[in-house]
Amino acid sequence: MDHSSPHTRKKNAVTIIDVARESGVSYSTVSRVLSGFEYVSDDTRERVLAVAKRLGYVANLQARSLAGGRSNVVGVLVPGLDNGYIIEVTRGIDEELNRQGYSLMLYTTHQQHGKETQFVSAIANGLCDGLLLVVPVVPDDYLDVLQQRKFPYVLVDQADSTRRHNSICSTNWQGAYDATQHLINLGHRQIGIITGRMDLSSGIERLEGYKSALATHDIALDERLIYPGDFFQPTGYTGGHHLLGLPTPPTAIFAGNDLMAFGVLQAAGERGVRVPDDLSVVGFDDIPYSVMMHPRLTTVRQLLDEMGRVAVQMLLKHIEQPESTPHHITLDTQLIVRESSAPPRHLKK
Amino acid sequence: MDHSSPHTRKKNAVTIIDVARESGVSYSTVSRVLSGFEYVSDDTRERVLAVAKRLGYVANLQARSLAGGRSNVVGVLVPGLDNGYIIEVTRGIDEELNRQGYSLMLYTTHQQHGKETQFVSAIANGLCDGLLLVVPVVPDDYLDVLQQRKFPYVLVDQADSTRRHNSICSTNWQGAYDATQHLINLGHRQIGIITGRMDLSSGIERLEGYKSALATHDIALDERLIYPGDFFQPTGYTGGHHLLGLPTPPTAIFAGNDLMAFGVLQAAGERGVRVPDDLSVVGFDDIPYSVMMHPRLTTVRQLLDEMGRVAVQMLLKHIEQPESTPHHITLDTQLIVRESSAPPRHLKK
DNA sequence: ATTTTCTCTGCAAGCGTTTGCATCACACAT
DNA sequence: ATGTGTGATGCAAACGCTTGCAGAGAAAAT
Repeated sequence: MDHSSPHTRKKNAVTIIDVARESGVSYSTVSRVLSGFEYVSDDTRERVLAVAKRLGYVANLQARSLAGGRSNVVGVLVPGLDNGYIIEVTRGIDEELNRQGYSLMLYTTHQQHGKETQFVSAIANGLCDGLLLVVPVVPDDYLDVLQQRKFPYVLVDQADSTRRHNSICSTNWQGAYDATQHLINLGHRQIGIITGRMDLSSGIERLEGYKSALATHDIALDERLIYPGDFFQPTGYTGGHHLLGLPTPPTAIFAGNDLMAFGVLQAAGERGVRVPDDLSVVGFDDIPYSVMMHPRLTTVRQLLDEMGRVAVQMLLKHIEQPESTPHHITLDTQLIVRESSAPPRHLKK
Repeated sequence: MDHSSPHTRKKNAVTIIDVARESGVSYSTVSRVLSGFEYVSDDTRERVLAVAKRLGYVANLQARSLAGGRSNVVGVLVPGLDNGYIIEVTRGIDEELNRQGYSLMLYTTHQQHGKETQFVSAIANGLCDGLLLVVPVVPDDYLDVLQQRKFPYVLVDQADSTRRHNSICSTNWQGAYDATQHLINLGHRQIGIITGRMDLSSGIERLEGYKSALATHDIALDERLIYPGDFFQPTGYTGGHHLLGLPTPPTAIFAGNDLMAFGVLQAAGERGVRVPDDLSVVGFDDIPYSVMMHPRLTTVRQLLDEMGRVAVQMLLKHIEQPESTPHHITLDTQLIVRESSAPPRHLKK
């Protein structure tokens, strides 16, 4: 009838006090050995560390961060786990965090804007030492709160024109330019594009890169060849069908990202349009599945995991020195030519 | 010269005491309103809640769980983020956790067995209220620790023959049986298999299902058609090449999971073996990319995200009632027939 | 009218850390 | 010998919360 006490799970835990008792010093000394590493004599340090190890002591995170120390937890805010691109970045983040002895708290916004609660919690909670914002768009007032609280954070894959924040992103403009130029060099003149979300800097910049490449090569911009997308596969699919269904369909399509390129591939397949014979397709991101497609996808490689890793490094640096001025890093993209792009039909014979 | 005090970030935080002062009750009453919901008069509760809302109060997790309450954090232990299957499960977990007002702490083992530290931390830390183990193999002694500490946990996608643990998995045997039978019914007799990791119950069961289906239909087992895999794409690729390079190659290949099936598709493509004309391929999992492949992959659908969701529900139930006896849930699989499987060549004409 | 029971509230003791301050011993310069 | 600085240590006060215990009324039972 009678159940266990509410504190059941508290048992067994080795605390700093146990270590102190066992090694014959005060618990504050133990604390200093474990975190501060200052003003402790060498033999005391060694003795304490030995005991801690022997007892299997593991610091209690809540206590530590409650008392004002580090929790060694970093919060990662992502829109959702339904996107290869996000996964890749997160993978890089995770790896680096691991390497540096940090834990990862995952907050997903699920595209619901009301989910900012999570965000607030993340900082108000005080659980995290810092925040990695991989979400497409962050309301300015939230960033203001972060700044004002001097809470360390890094914007990942967001062009921060104001240079007010720590941020990292890729050369989206250049990548799109390269991709488009690649198609032009192959001989294509009718080049369609399925854009990314136009409320995101990456979406905008990629479209601009596309336009610039056309302009540089004196190809008139045809608005009908621009299909507005959202970075998700289904849009690539419908967009592909739409473009291929035009009176004079494009001979090449540049998709704003790989996922949408996959959709184009699928639409082409259904219409009996052969890639790359009848249609060239180029993507953006180079997520792992790009190379598994048939034909393997020509795309613009972003070092997504690298982006995650570097973001972590920036963040940790910022955690060390909260007063340091914001940095911005841009990662180069690279055109990866595979089998989904080729010269247009009329040039082949 | 002089830097900010170490406690800089502590400012601004609204504590339970502020709420208490503002609403004219003691802080313990506030605490009871916020977490206990017991023995508080209706109007006190309302008043406190109103004030809390107005002040934008958010409970401090560390303090709460330090003091013995719930942290509303669940730890999720995964091998890594490089696997569509894991992603899907995690996605389900994440969604359900979100819905239930929990946060997700992600621990990746990165296949390094030394990474059990993470594991120990997760519980010793006391940060998490419970643990979801999505990792392929968990040493028994760890599970013993969990049991002994009465720490809530659920094994995800692990056949727990002992029924000692809370666990959830799919009908791996049946799924493999169905897949193989599907190929047999199409007329295939030479059916190759690329197995999963044989130290995992899912790998073993799928192989058994394959064998049983063959036996039921009086097809002799040919050991040469069994290629040992590991659930990753490259192995599917090499396995595909290997099987297709045999003197009498199989007319169909059942891959232990979709990722390996993708590898087979790629190998077939390189060899000029056409799918499904010359070779039928069936996968397992039905990760989102399966439908993006060309040809679209016939596979055994596991409700991976559902598995994650249900796992969360089991865990939360167990957190509520730590003394409850372990449950086990099995989720049905479903054969999804798409274009990568067809009757063998010789039957077609 | 008195006792018992019950609902509600407050007090205070922790939870396991970090860290400012005080203390102490020792060496060094005076 | 006395003073001064310095490295090493300990004490105790937070950090923000939960919860056992006790007390205060009010309602119910005697």
